Amino acid sequence: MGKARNDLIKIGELAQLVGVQVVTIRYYEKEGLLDKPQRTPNGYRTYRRGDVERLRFIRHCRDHGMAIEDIKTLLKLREAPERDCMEVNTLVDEHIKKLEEQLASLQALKSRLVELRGKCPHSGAIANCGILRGLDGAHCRAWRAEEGPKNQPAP
Amino acid sequence: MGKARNDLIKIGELAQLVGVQVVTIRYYEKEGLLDKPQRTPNGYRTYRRGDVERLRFIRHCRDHGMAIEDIKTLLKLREAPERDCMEVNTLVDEHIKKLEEQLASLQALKSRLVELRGKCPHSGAIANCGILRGLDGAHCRAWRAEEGPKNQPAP
DNA sequence: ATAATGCCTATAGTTACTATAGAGTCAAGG
DNA sequence: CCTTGACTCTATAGTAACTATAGGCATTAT
Repeated sequence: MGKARNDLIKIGELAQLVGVQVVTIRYYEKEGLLDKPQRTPNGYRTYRRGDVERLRFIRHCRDHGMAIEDIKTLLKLREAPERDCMEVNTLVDEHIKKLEEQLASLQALKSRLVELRGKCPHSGAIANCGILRGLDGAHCRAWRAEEGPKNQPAP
Repeated sequence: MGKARNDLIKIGELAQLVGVQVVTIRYYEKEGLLDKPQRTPNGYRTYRRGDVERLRFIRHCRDHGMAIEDIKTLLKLREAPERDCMEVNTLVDEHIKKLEEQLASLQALKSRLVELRGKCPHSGAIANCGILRGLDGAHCRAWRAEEGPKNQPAP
């Protein structure tokens, strides 16, 4: 048989196992999602099984679009197995609601933009471009700025 | 009649007219979306009609989720009325495609999360929580990290 | 006269990373 | 033994589109 596999792995191996970048692991550590790991005498971080699973959990949450702060909460809850899981439910419900709002907003955006795009189906001079005229606001009825500035992050 | 209204307005009035915050206007100026305006002797910015429309155009674009850089392009195109509007079409088409991708991704996220949520419909101990177990990855078949780290911004 | 606005600049914070610079550690090859 | 390359470390800055804060004039209202 080959040499017995040591349970301690370095950051690069952990990264590979879970499929994240090395820097991302250090970032999660700094943010308090991962505990400070033990170090080898030369200062290298060493991880073990539990860390792999914890990181995997974090990644799954991120893959579902959860914010770091929410994941922190989930991690804490996970460590209190005796508590009621209502809080988990609530957090997930809230996240689903957020996703639904984003979806609705994006859908509206897209519809409006597709409509606008229809105003300029063929080539022609910019001076006559229905899209730009639409964006000028002259043709925007339901999209007046008076609704107030709700600034969204860029796509 | 009342006193003749001066066409020059200050930044606060412009902000109010278009429905953005004052700081946002200064930000757009710094980013080159708005030209540097004239100043009163005391250093206050002064704007006029054209600025109101330009800012309105910018806000409409942002309301449609366009990135500042894209808006810059549109503004430049707008100032060349003799050119062909193909570029406008292309830009808008690309933006629509981006929106569609986002929509698809969010929709997938939501479905998965709703499914997960279904695993824990009632209260109970966290130790038995189907959601947390689902996020552990044991129950995640199609969501393995091996797909590679495609890091998305937070919601 | 003074207080409340409004305006100015400059800087830092937000989110979840990514990129860069500069340097130490380790295994293998020449 | 030395070098090359891969890996690790820290610290800092950059990303997008703002928001928030601090500190300081100018104007307006009381």
